[in-house]
Amino acid sequence: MDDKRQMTMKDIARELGVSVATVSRALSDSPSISRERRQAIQQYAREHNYFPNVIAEQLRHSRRNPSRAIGVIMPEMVHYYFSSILDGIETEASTRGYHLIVAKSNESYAREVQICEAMLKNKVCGIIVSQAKDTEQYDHFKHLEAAGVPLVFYDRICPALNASRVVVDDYMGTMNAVSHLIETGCKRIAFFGTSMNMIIGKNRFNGYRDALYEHGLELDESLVRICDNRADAERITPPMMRTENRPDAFFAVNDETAIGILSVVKRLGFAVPDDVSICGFTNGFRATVCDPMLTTVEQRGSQVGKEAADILIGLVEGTLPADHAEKRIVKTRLVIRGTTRHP
Amino acid sequence: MDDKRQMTMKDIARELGVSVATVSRALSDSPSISRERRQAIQQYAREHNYFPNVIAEQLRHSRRNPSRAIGVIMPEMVHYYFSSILDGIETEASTRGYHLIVAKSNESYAREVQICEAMLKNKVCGIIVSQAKDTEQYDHFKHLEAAGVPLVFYDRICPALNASRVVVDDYMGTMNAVSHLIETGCKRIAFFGTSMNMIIGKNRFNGYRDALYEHGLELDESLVRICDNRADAERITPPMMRTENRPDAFFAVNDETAIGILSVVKRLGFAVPDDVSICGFTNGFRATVCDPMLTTVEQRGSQVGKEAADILIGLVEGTLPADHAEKRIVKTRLVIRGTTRHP
DNA sequence: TAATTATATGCAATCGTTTGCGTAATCCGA
DNA sequence: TCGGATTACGCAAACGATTGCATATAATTA
Repeated sequence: MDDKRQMTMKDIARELGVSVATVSRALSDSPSISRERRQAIQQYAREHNYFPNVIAEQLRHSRRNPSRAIGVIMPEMVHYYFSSILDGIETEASTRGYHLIVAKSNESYAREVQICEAMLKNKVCGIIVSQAKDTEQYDHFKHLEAAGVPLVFYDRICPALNASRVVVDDYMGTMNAVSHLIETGCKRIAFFGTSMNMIIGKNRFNGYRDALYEHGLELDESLVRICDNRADAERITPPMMRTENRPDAFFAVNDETAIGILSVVKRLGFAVPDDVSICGFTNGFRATVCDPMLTTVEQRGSQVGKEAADILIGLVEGTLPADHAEKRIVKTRLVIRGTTRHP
Repeated sequence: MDDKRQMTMKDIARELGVSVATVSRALSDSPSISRERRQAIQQYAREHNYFPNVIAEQLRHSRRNPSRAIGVIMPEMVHYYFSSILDGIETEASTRGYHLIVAKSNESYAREVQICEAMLKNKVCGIIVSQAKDTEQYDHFKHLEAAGVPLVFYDRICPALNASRVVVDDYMGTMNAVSHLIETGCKRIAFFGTSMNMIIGKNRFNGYRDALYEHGLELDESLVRICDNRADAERITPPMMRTENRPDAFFAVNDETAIGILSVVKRLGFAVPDDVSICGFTNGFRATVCDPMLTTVEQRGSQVGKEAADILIGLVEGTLPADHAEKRIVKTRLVIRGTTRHP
């Protein structure tokens, strides 16, 4: 059993009767140290399994080299899309020799600010972040940029900052999905989206609108609702289904909402997809659990994560110019299952 | 816009014409510095938003003080139970002033070893870990312990190490669930579990067996199967349902498997729960998505995470004796929904 | 007024590495 | 045998903070 204290270069130096500088050079294979000494030192180090103290290394290099820690801020953790993204970030970061410091904001602005400070103190080399819902001031992000810490946004983008970002192709994703509904015979397609002042909400709505236009259908405002969770969906849907001119399809902004619609529509006695078609957005766990299984737009969270990490590392390593905001769009994919008719 | 280089005590000292030592003492509110100087220095620091370099602080204190970084190793990330646990760890750690370095092993032994080394190098103060499936050697864990890095296991426990751990009460959870099935009229209850050489598998099986005994039912070996995923469940279930003496209930080791059973049983034309009752284990997202909703044992991942973090921090801070292995069991809770009859 | 004590500050070592520079020792050719 | 190049190493100053100890000044006491 080793002693608790880690072995240092000083120990090696003392033991082998050389200076610390020599040990340092020998371990980094400097040719200015004679072959025999170098090997002796390396062997000794190996046998006593010495390894360098990163803290000291970092301190020495703090002027030039950034650390290899990437900060990741998520609004919540128990969430299919976010954990996919984290997975993607981890994959990309670890293969490129970086590690992750992960924190969740709980959708709280105050906590988000705290986290940013803590990460700055802990010398992360950059931060990948999705904003908390109630964040409306951006000084904490600006401070980070001023301190030279690159920022990459995903999912929820900071509108006030021209920062690097990666988002999914909400517009095309929705357009394809709605086109699919139309092409399988649906005429009155309801749209359950988020508030239009979120970029994501607007893009999806535009995709919906344009798909209708392209197919020569009119947009009926009464079919467009703000609704992005199951409870609301279960409340809003029944009255719509009881109207004279009921929808024959629903496009929902996420799988959860789609599931809500599905469950309530079935309860009302409609057949899915024969009476009503339903399409979601995410393609998470839920999509294959409901009955029938959900047709949905795959959001490819892990790809989003990978791209975000790739951008950040590029920024850190200088492959990407620090002043340029890299913006990437991850393509979505329509996964057709049982809640829509087949073409 | 600030310069990129962070301000240091030296800068403050130069600017105010005092020594670095004085700045250090003033900022830590030492009474040995005169009130005026102290305030002047503090004000200057505040105005130029100086903050200490943790790297340097850590180096200075490395002998006595551990870092405040907790390493977390997960076999995978996109998984309800694991992300709940991560959520719990984050919550507990962040409120107690620690941050998380998260890595995933991808169920690979080699990667797990790498991660342990990297975390040791990065001076985490301790590690919370669930073993990869193919880990059968434990030297990397032993090295960590030898180096004085406390370890806390969750979910998948290292059998060869007498380390601290937190697990859910698989035995009672299963026992209660099976009792519920019996008390709602089921007589022939199938058990879909994992391999018996995993502790978790054995405990759940024992709970099943003892629930049967306590209610005077016999254990029928033909109803006990090894099956812990949806695909297998969909393959194994139909033949069972076609036998003369078909089961009238299923207990599955996780929700995913239960969903597989549910979907196939419905397809075969049985009514759930009237013909067949089904109970799962996890209570993840899936449980409320299927139709009918799944009766299941809630695993309380976030509680597991909190307990794990609590133990680790106790170990690090010395509240818990370093040589003692703290073992905690998180109670489960039966959530009765639509796949079983009501009592 | 001289001696004593408090008060406020600086010096310098330390944490573990890295690295520019200086310098013995060795080697080479003439 | 001597001057110059080469080789192989050590010294010491960083990196940014902390802290035991010494000390200069000021305040107190006899």
